[in-house]
Amino acid sequence: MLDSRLYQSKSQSEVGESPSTANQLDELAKEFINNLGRVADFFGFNRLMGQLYAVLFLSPDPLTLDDMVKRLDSSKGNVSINIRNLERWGLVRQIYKWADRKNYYEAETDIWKAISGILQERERKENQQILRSLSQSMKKLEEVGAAASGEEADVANFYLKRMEVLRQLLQFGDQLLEMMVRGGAVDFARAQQMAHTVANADKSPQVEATFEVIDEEDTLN
Amino acid sequence: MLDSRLYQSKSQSEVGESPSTANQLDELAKEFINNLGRVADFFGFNRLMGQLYAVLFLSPDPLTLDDMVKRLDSSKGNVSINIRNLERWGLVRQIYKWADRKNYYEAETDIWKAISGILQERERKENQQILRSLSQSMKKLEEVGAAASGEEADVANFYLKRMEVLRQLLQFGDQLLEMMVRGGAVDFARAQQMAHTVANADKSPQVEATFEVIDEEDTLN
DNA sequence: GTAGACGTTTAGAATTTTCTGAACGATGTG
DNA sequence: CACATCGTTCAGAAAATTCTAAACGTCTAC
Repeated sequence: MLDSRLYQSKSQSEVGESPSTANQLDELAKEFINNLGRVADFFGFNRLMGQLYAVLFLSPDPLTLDDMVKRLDSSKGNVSINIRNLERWGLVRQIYKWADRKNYYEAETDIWKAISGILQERERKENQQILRSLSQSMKKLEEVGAAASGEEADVANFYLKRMEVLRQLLQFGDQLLEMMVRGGAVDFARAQQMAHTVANADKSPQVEATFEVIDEEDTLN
Repeated sequence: MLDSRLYQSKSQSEVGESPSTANQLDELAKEFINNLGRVADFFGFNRLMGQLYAVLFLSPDPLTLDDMVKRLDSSKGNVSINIRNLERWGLVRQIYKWADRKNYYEAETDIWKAISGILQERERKENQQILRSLSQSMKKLEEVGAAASGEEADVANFYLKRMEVLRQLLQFGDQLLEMMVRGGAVDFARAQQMAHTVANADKSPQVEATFEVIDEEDTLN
């Protein structure tokens, strides 16, 4: 089994020295760690979460809080909070060792599992929430449109038409996410085509178009 | 054609008054606007961008900067900057009117087009950039691993194995994005399965598994 | 009991992001 | 020319996020 020592650069103090293998390895690890930091940022987590995940991902065995504090030169409090967030998202898990009060952490390396969790818990939830709100608004708009007359009825109908475009998109998004989680298949050609049709519904007569998702059964493996 | 007047709530000052139709319409519009603000936030833009898009999306005809400033109760400078960002992402376009110095803006209502642009320009670029960096790191790791011996070679190989998992995922992500833009189809069952295989490569002997994307031709309509 | 190791919490510091308001340049009008 | 309108820019204000350092609680060992 590999040594659990963290491959940190041995402070490149001496100038002009050709880089040792250990230093090279550490440089590569650092680059990786920073990249995941950026990814995390990009996806609305924060830099440190990404970096922590990366450190664990590159470690052959579980690490303690202090290991990570040392490696990332952050504060204990900060690491504590962020590692707990990672746990919450199923990206990291805790390991208990016998007769050792320290907590050890390791990365979930089945990345698809990790991502599915996030898709399901975060993206999908967000999507559905807005979808619900939108559908509800549309229902009210229908009522208002029916009750009102003249200009206000026109406005209600216009709002309705526009919102319908978005509703269908969100619905498609929801199905897409479900397929990703469930392992289904999706054909984007349809979505594309339908989206276009819907978008131009203003101009041409109303079309009953919906985004569609290929059902699991119908799919070429 | 609909009146271009903005349906703002007429300050609900009088108490106990049953809500006018105009007020109801405005409430619904506001809710919609705020929802898109949240969506924008969620996707790493900012609240105002989403709100501006929403305002234009619900307007039957193009609006000026000042219209939007009024509607969103923001500052001119802020709206100016954010509307330009929206333009940059192809979510909004400018309309010129004859003998009118004002700039008018309208939303791109072909949402799929808009999203494709974002996927292509932002998500995909980000993904590819990291993919490149990762591949490069892995190449170096191979060299280092070959040159080094003993423990350090082991570390290099371990890093390599772990990074490979991520590389394949990113590659799959890139293909997924391409399919979304091009209108292809994707089967997530494979991705799922392969991801799992790759993730467990640590334990079982190395498997040459890759994420795969269904080719356009092979797809059910 | 005391002392030390460990993780969590939190007030407020530091940093980053977003926003405002005023100044400015450009354009048009009389 | 003076004056008004319109959009942009930018210095600094405001707000939100992230981070640190210290205090604290719990557990273990002696």
